[in-house]
Amino acid sequence: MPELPEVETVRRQLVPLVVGRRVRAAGGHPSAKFASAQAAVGARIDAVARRGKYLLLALDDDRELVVHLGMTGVLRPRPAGPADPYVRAWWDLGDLVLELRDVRRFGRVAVVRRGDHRALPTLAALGPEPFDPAFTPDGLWRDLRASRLRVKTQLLGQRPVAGLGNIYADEALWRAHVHPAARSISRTRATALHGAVRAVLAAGIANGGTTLRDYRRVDGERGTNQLHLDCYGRAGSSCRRCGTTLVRRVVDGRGTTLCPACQRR
DNA sequence: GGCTGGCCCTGTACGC
DNA sequence: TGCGTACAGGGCCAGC
Repeated sequence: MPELPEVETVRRQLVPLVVGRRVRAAGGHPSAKFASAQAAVGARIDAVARRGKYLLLALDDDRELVVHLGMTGVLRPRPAGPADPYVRAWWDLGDLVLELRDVRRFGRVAVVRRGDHRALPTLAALGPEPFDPAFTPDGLWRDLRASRLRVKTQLLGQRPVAGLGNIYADEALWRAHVHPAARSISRTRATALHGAVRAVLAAGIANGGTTLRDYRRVDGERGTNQLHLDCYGRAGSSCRRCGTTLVRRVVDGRGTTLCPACQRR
């Protein structure tokens, strides 16, 4: 599923394809999640930014096109061949058609006034970017202490830091020796988690994202970070740190892999 | 205001 | 072989 490294990889590949091009026509699936794709018609794309897992395409009329890839969303130039029934939105940019293919329809498209994210509550309340100086060990510790939610649930909620999903949350928690279901965390562990979040996301970006099933880069290639995962999806295998067998648990409804020896509560 | 649980959505895996 | 069911999970929302 696209998390920050995957979305950042997509963003970097989108820039040379779409910046400076004008939306000549557009269309979307009739559901409210995608229908507003058409609202971008007539505008020129001036920049492609990212906030957490959201892509923000700045338009020249003081608006922006917001795209969330959900779980199975892929942005790509329209390939030759028969029509694809899973395309949920498309934008004709003149010499290419950019399309959003999203089998499960967990993605979303919106056109809003630039910076006005009231229609997207999670985006509006997003925590700091992980590589921004505003994301600090002490700030993370204070945020996590302020809630009694389980640590992993807080991370997935995007408030302590933006961009983590199930894969990188499991990886960071494993790396920092933090139990995903813990409801409190020491300052030392929070500091370790801060470093782990940055490390796993940086590795994900460097490897072009994690492709387990659906995720593809804009150029259609798979990411390679799945070859470097230490924890996520490795239940039943040995912990690379201590040799204990990794286990799968459900934490607040999310499948979770952890090491019962390294990540004690 | 914080938290919980259910819903959306569809392909895949698995059991019978 | 074919059918039914469970599962995957990010974000939103109703209800407590």
